[in-house]
Amino acid sequence: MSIRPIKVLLVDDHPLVLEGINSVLETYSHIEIVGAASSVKQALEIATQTQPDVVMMDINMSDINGLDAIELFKEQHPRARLLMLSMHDSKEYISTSVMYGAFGYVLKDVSTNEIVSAIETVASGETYFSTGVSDALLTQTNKSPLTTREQAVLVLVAEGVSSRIAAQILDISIRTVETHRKNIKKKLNIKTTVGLTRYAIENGLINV
Amino acid sequence: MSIRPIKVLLVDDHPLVLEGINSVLETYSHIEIVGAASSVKQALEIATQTQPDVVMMDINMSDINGLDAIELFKEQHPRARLLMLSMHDSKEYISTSVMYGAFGYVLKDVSTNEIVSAIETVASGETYFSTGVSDALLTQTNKSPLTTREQAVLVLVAEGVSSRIAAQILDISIRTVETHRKNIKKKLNIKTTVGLTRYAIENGLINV
DNA sequence: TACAATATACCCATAACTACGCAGAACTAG
DNA sequence: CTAGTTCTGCGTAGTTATGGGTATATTGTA
Repeated sequence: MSIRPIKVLLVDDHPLVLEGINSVLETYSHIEIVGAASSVKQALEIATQTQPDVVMMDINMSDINGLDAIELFKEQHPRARLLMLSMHDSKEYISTSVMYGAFGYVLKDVSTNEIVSAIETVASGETYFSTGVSDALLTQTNKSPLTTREQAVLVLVAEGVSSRIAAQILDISIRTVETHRKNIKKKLNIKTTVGLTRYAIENGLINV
Repeated sequence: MSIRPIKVLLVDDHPLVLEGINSVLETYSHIEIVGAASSVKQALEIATQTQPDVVMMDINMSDINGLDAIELFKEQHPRARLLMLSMHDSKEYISTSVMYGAFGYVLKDVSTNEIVSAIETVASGETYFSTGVSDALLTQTNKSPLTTREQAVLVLVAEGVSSRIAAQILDISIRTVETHRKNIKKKLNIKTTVGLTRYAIENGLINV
């Protein structure tokens, strides 16, 4: 714990969640909330002014998607540690977000105290993952994740695009799209298109 | 505004949201939070003990789905006014939930002050819908909602069950299931099965 | 360079879904 | 009881998806 308080920037488009985090954190003197943003763009601006140590951000922001948001922060504010907040236990998304440079991943249904631990840990330079998340990561590591192309196909499928149209969009043969679909299902052990859709939603690959 | 404070029971499985609402409401002396539950079952128990005037509940609870939860409350606590909280602007769900007996519908991204107005309005016996919701209702009123049977089919479809299996489950002909699917799509103006799945998830008909 | 992984593409048979339309039975409200 | 809605069921034809393989560029990297 350093002499000066940990400067935290909150980013979430749900005022009630912001209010909740605020309310939890304001009782701690070693944590200072330097700002609250309801969009990624706004968050980037506030970060420029306030130079936060930790940015606590919802992965489901409406203006910019989670992974892109991480990238933007890494570019523009490399010193800020990113702590991602999520509604879901987004298995695959977690490892991806770590690769993108997130320092931690917390589920929104964690106990309020855990938020404090997460912020302290991330501020100290270590990584933090809430309980459910660690399990997800562990069970995930030995399973091969989807390739970039497969993810692209999955997103289209989950958006309701038929294989034929997806092929047009990606400018590949419909056969290829079908092969990808086949491989994705095999990897994820999912049998139906509906299952793919739900998987994509759960893992934040598309916005509901 | 009555002499005694409005007794409010909060139901949400996200501690941060509970904390947020709590934090907003605790500054108002005419509103008293008599309990906070993280599941519908727990909420029903607390309601028995505390007899709340208003129950403010997330439509996406993990133990019991939104519509069933409304029904349970209407049965067991008919005097409590239900104010539903939702992440999404769930078009049809809104009118359905009203039919089921909800007194109001508020989006989670509303300003914190609006929560107070909503509670006051609902407590007085009137209905309350936040801005985005009213629009959705207006554009919806002339469209017929899904029938009970259609909803049943939709749920099965969205769970990834094939028409053939759904027919077995409902003990009807596969033709009938197909007809229902056809009519559902027509009513909702949705073209693909994936669209139906997403619709069901958005509207809390199934749990992700 | 050579191996592994990835992305690409095709074939075939079967299963499932889609889109039209039509219509009787059962239930509900006035 | 009548009218309207809902639930039920069928036909036909066409489209799409599934689950088996197989196979060839390309790419990354050890």
